[in-house]
Amino acid sequence: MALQEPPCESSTLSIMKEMTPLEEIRHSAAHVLATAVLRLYPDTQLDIGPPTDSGFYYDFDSEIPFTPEVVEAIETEMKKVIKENQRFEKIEVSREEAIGMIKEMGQETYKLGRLEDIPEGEAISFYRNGEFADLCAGTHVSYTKKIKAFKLLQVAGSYHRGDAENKQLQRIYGTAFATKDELKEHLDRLEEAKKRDHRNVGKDLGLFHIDEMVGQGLVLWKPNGAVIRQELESFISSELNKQGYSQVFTPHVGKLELYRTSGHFPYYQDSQYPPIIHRDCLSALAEEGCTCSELSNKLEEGEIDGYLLKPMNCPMHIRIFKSEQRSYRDLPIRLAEFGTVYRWEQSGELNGMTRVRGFTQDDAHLFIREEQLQDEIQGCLGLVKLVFSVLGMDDYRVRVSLRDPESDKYVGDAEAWDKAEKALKEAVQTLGVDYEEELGEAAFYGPKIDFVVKDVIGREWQLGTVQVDYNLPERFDLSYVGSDNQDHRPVMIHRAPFGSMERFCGVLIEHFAGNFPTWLAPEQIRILPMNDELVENAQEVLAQLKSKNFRASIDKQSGKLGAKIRKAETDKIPHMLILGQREIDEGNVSIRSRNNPDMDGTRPLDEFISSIEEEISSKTLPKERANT
RNA sequence: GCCCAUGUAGCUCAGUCGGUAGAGCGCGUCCUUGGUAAGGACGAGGUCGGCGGUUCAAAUCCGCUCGUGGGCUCCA
Repeated sequence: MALQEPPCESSTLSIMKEMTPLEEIRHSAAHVLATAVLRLYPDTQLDIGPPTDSGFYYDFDSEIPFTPEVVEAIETEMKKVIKENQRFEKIEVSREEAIGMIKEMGQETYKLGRLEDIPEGEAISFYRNGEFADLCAGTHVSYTKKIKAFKLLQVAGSYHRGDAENKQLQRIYGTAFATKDELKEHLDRLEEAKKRDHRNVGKDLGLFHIDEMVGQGLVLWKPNGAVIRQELESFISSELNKQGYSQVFTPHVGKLELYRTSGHFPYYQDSQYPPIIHRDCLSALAEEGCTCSELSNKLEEGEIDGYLLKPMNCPMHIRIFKSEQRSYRDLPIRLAEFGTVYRWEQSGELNGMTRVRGFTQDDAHLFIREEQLQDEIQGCLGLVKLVFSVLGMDDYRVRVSLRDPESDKYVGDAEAWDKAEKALKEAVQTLGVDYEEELGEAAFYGPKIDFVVKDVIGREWQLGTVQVDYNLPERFDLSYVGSDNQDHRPVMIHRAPFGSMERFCGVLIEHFAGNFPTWLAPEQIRILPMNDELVENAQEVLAQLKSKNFRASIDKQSGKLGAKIRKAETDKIPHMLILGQREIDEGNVSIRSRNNPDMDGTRPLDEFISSIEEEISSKTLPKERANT
């Protein structure tokens, strides 16, 4: 279910895009929803109810919990309202009249605030249908009967004005379409999408497991998933070698002092695993009767030290840079690491492999001279683009994440920010893709370019990222010796083409629905002997495949060929080799290929081997997506 | 963290009004030896997420707790 942000923040916004016919249906359905809720529960306070990308919702403040039974009753009432064929009627009013109407309806709690959002001088209107009227800029269908196909989908909590400090309301989500067929198609599509959900596919194909006893959001990569990850890592590593990166390794923990210097502690304390403090220190504090908050203070002040599970790799790479004197001739220095980091994400935010508490970034930090900035950003962007094109992921969005000028969460001076933002904007323009600038999406230390993709249910996830940072070099007092024999401050680029291996693989599983290209497939070839006597011949074939480093196996089950084929299909094996007496007599193998149906047929093993070698080395994408 | 939903065999799920559990797939053994998506028989597997309560009796009702799903908030 693509429960997205609405195209407009509020139904009361007066500056409103013209609604499409479908949006009108959905917006009207939201009003009918409110009509029905007020009929059943007249004490309910209404907030807002806009259309969204895939439906509509309305936020209610009600003492009654909207359980499934209640929602069903509401849906039934909505059908009645639609059947009554009420006319939608626009009423333009003055501000005073609007206040009067809101009070008359007893909807002061939220609607008066929403009214205040409408700037002075803008038109104020209500839309009336039957006994119900709602502050609303429109637009709507003419009669409720025009809402021919709708369905309430779920109830969710939501904060008034999206602020967790405010009261939590009950949001009812629904969707509506012009026809019943379209609605059914939409619901079928949602059902279909579940099948390629990485959590299901990951289980079916034995890719990963998240174990309750290990901990929330901590991914166990199973053998098959590990193969995919390893292939991706070696793919990116070989690209990094070409581009002059150096591989480093750093530990999973580091002293708190390191993160005090970087600014991550205590600023991000809430999203870190708690610090590790030496037991002697802890027992001494316990004897002193130190309270929890005192301990927390001492940690913040640096009166006691401890270790932190690494929440990010940058400070460690920075210390590597700083461990030697650097000359301008050495720059850029590009330090790369598959660095595992740990973050205490809120439990409600965890999600399969896409939002976890321990993850491995394909991280690198570039230490550069300012004049190298443009070239280096371009290089990083090129790498991200390469990753997407090799994997056939063309459905992504590029976001230039800038600081919110109103907010104070950012560090560093405005001048540096301007330079960094300018460099990124310049670079993205040469990328040759559409992009959007978004205020307030920047990291606290610098702006970034993010590559964002959607999962099967329409949620967006940030994958690749390129970030420019003038701030951490400052905090760690980094320098290099310039040609003028003076010290200069380097600029840093943080970048991760995959983002994290966990999230990337999660999204990739859904992208391919488990039908991986042969170079990534955990098992590339399966040999299916016709009967038990031929297993020995199959072993010979297997030995040849293994000698070529293919990942292959033999299906030794004594079942019918059809069953073995079915198993290989559901296991999503790219290539099957069927081995019967006929093939052995002729010195051939019979090929049945999921990834390349052109290869189907009978031919000598050598021929098969060379075409697979070619397929793997060129990272060919599956030609046809199988339906199972 | 918050709201709603949910947790039964390795997996997907059924289990009525409270009377201590079922199916399919998978797994094991045996039979079957086959030609491009499921051959057959038998069998093993569950103190129904955990703890507590109500009751003669709890998978079922209540409370707490842990996990999961969808939203919201958050995401260096």
